[in-house]
Amino acid sequence: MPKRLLSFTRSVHGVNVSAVTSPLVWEHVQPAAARRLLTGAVDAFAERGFQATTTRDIASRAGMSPAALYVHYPSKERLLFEISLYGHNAALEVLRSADTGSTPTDRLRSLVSAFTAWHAQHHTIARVVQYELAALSPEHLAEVATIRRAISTQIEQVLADGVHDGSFAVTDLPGTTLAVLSLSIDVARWYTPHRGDPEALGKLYADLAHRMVGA
Amino acid sequence: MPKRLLSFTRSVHGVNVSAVTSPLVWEHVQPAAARRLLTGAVDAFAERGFQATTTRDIASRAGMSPAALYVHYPSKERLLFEISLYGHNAALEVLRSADTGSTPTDRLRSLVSAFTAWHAQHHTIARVVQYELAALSPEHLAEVATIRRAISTQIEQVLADGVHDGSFAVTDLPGTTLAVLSLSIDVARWYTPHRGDPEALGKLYADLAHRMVGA
DNA sequence: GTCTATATTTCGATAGAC
DNA sequence: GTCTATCGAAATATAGAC
Repeated sequence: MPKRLLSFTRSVHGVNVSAVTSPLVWEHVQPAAARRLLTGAVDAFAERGFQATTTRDIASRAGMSPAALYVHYPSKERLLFEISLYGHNAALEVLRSADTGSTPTDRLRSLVSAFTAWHAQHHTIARVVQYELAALSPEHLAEVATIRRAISTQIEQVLADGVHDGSFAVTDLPGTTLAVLSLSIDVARWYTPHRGDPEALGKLYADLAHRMVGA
Repeated sequence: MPKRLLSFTRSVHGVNVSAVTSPLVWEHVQPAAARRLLTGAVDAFAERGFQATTTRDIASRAGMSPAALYVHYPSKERLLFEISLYGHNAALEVLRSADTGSTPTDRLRSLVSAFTAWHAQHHTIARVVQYELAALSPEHLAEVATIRRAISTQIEQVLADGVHDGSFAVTDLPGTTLAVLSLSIDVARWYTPHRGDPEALGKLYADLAHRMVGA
């Protein structure tokens, strides 16, 4: 089995990903056979959902027999958890790396732009992250839930700072935080490469979020 | 088998629905056994997804044996299609009924408020509508896709009218249309009754959409 | 129209050879 | 570490009695 992902330092923002998950994103997963199984699982889970994906399908995409999967992962759910944990950490890291501006307005624009572009660029991973939570075991779900709270807090803090210094006119802080997050997250549902450049979409959504907070 | 839903005249906007789908929404499905199967399927599909739901689970929620399901529906997929078709028609009807204002601003606020509140109020049905499209047969998917285009057009027309008369400042019309729709649709993913009143959420989202179009 | 019983297929996961 | 072969469970859907 590949090593568990406990730390996450490499930024994945901007890495090119086609309709099929690029192995570049999963370079740290070793050996190569484990990585092929994982990228096959990402594509299959994103296309058909966890429950509709068979271990035979995953193994087939990796060019292996069904039994070989279990040399690298103890179960189908564990494969999902590895993807979900890495994806959540990647999304959080994108936000933290983007929180750089000197004003709440600059910070919000940067956060929304990066978070949105990530969901477009990595829409296959993002689909698994956002729509397959119910298939995780209770213990694994609890682990990714802590990362999800950190993601939400990252947005909420910028909005709170902007309300405090008068940059933003927001009356319902939790509701507006959820709405801003929600707008970016839903990109994973509908995005396909033919719908445009992820960076351009990020800029549009930064504009929209900027307007949403009354600036 | 229950009669196919070819017409849709009864507004369901504002009908009360608890965590378990209210039979009130499905009064037109006859006989009662077919309706119990359908509401059980809505709840099961919304909770676990189509693929993770077994025909035994649906029949059990209806208080029947697994075999009894096939007297009323020829397959599990047909049950999904009936729900999806009705749900899409309901969402479209909610939009059409809400497009009443005399100015683009009033119309947009009314549309977003009603569409958002519907996704909150009927979040179990809405989850099936928005997240189980991939489980439909190609023919059935094509049928609901025409309704989805009508839903999108309803929003886009109001935005176009507002741009034309100077009410709205929108440069990317398709992108902003998708974003406004997307914001309401994602409510189905996260909404639970403890998150607040659907009508209040509708008003908040009307404010946010109003700001998004630069008004 | 609902039941019990079951046909048939396919699933996740394992055993054991190499 | 990958294979072939297969186990045991569970799935959708059907048959036939009542």
